[in-house]
Amino acid sequence: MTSLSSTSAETVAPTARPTMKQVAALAGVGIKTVSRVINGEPNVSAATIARVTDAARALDYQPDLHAGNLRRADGRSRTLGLLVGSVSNPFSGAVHRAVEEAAIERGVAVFASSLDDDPSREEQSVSAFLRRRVDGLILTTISPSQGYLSAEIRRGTPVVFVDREPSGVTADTVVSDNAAGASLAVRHMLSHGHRRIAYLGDRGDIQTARERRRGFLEELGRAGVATSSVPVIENLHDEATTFDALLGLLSSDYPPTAVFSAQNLVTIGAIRALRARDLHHSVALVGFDDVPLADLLEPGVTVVAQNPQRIGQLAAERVFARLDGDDTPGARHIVPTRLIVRGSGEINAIG
Amino acid sequence: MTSLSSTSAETVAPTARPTMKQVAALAGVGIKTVSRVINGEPNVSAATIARVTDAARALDYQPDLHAGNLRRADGRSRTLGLLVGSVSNPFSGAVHRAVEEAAIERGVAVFASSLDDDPSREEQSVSAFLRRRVDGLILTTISPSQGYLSAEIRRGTPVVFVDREPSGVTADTVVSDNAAGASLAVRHMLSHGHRRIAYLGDRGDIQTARERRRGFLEELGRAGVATSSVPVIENLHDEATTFDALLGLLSSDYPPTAVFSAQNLVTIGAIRALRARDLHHSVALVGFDDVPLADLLEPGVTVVAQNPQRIGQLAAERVFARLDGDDTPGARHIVPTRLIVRGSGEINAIG
DNA sequence: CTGTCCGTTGACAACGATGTCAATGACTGT
DNA sequence: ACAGTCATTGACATCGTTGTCAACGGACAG
Repeated sequence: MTSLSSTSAETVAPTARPTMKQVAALAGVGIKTVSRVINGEPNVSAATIARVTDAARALDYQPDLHAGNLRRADGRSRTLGLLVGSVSNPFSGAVHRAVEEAAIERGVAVFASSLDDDPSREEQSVSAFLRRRVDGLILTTISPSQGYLSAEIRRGTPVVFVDREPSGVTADTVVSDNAAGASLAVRHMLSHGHRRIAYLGDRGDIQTARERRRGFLEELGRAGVATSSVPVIENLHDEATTFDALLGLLSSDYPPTAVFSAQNLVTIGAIRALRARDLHHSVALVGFDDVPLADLLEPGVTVVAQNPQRIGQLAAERVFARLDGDDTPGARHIVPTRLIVRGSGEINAIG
Repeated sequence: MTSLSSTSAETVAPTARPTMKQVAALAGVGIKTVSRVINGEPNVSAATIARVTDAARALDYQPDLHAGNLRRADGRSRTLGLLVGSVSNPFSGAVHRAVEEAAIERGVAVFASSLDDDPSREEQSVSAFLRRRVDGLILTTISPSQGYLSAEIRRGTPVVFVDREPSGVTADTVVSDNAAGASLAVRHMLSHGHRRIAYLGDRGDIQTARERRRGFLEELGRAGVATSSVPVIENLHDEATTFDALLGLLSSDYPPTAVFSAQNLVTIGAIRALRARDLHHSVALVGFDDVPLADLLEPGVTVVAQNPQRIGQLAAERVFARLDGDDTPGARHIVPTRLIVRGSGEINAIG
C-alpha cells in the first residue's frame, strides 16, 4: 500500500535478496527500527513491531548474520569449526553428533570437515574455518606441530583438540585413555593364557596410535613377556592393508595366538583375515574402539570401547566455557575406555 | 622496523585480530594494495607483493571472507548447507562425505546439520543456513511442505533435495529407486517360495518410506498375493521399537516366513529379534539400505543397497552446476539400488 | 504553565573488505 | 621534447547491519 517502488516485473522475478532497508521502506519506518524489531530490542511500540514483522514476512526477509557481525559488539559468528577423522567414520559421526547437539542449543552452526590424516588438509581446513571467523575450533590433527595456531589461540579463539593431543601449543584436549585401554586389552588376553599377542596398529605418526602401542608393549613388559619377539605391525589404515598383513602373520613360522587391533577399521580387517583362515574361533581378538554390530558376529567381538559421544560433548563444553569467559589454563581431559566382553577376546590359548 | 605503533604490551597479549588496514600500515602501502595482493590481482610490483606478504605473515593475517563478501560482486560465501537424517547415521555420513569431496575441490565449506525427522529442526536449520548466506542447500526433509523455500529458490539459491522428494516446490531431487528396490526385494523372496512376507517400515509421513511400502505391496499384488493379509508394521524408527514389533509378530498365530525391513536401523532390530527367537536361519530377511559388516554376520544379510556416495556426489554436482549458471528446470535424479545376496534372503519357505 | 523524564524513533558513522576511478610516473614512439 | 600508453597505487564510496546519539513528543511533578 505504501510501497509504490515495486514494478510489476519485480513480482515475476524478485531476484534480489531483501535487505533491512527494503523492509524499512515497506513498513514505513527507519532501518534502525527494523533492526530493533528483528533483534527483539526493547522500546518499540506494539504497532510498529506489527508493521515491521508484516513487512519482513511479506518480503521473506532473512537477516544477514555476517553483515550484522561486522558491526556487532561481541563479534560472534555463532559458528564452530569441527575437524574429524572422516565424516563417514562412525567414531567421527558420534563425536560430530554430540558437538552438534551442544551447538544447536546455543544457536551455533557447525562447519564439519574431514582430516583424512592429511597434514595439508589440516591446515587448509583450519584456514578455511578462520577466514569464516568461527567462534571456536574442535580439531583432530595429524600435522607434526600445531604451532601455527598459537597466534590464533593467543587472540582468544577457543581451540579444543579431540582424539589426539596437539604438539607445540597448549590448549584443552579431550582424548580417550589410549594407553590404559590398550593395557586393559592386553591384560585380558594374558589372563586367557596368551603370550604371543600380535599388535596391529595405525600410522606411527599418529599420537593416539603411539599411545596405544605404548600401553600394549608396557603391559606385556610388566607381565614379563619379552617384547622383542612380539609381532608389531604398524601403518595399517584400512581393512585391506590389515587383511593382507594379518594373513601374512598367520602364515609365518610362529603365528600369534591372539591379536590386538588398535583401531576400528583395523579390527574389521583382522576379523576378515581370521575368517579367511577359519581361525576366528581359535585365535583371540580384542579391538580398540567399538565396531557396529560387533555383538551380532560369531564370535562377538570383544573391544575396548571408546566413548565418542562423551568426547564430543566434553569438547563442545570446553569451547563454550571459554566463550563464556573461562580462562583457566588449557587442560587434558581423559575419557575412560571400557572393555566390552563379547567372545572373541575370551578364546583361550592352546596349551 | 617501520612499525613504531606497537607497544611492548602488545607483544604479550595481541588480542585483536589483524585487519587489512593493519597489514597495510605495517607494509607501508594502501589498504587496496593489500587487497590486491591477498586476492592475487594483477598489476602489483614484485617488491610490493613481497612487502605485503611479509607483513601479512608477520601479523598472522587471515582475511575476513564475510566482510569481503559484503562488497564483492558475486556475493558468494563459498559455503554450503547440508541437512541429513543424522550425522551419526552411516547413510548420512556417506552422503556428507561425497558432498564434502566435491565442495573441497571448489574451496567451499560445508555446514552439516541433523534433521532427526523433526519438522521444526528442518525449518530451523534452513533458516540458520540462509542467515549465514550459504550459496546452496542440500536438504533431507520431513515437513509436509517445502513451500517456505519457494521465495528463496526464486531468488536463485540452488536447492537440491536428497533421499526424499519435496512437496510444494520444484527443484532438483536426488533419490534412490525406492519403490523399485522394494519390489526387487519382494521378488527375491517370492522366488524363494515365500508368500507370507512381513513389512517393517519407518514413519508413514516420510515420503521415502511410503515409496518403499508401495513398491513392496505392488509387487506382492502383481504376484497375486492378497495384500490385505500381509503384516505391515510402520512407524518403526529405531532398533528397539523394531525388536519389540517383530517379536510380537513372530508370536502371532500366522507368523511370517520372511521379513522385509525397509530401513537400516529397522534391519538391525529385525536381526536381533530373529536371533532372540533363534529364527535367523529359518525366517528370510531382506533389508533396504546396506548395514555395516552385513557380510560377516551368520547368515550374511541380504540387502537392497543404496548408493549414498553417488547420491551425495550427484547432489553436489547439481548445486554447483546451478551456481555455474545452469538454469534448466529442476529434475528428479534416480540413483539405482542393487540387491546384494548374502544368505539371509535366500532362506527358502518351509513347504 | 514549565521543566524533566522517558519511551520512541531515525540520521549517521562504523565494522572489514572490494569496486571504481583518478593520480602518478615511467616508458614509448615520433 | 612531447603526447600517449600503461603499469602501479591509493582515496573514497559502498556492501548490510548495529552502536551512538540526538530529536521529538507526551506524561508527570512542582
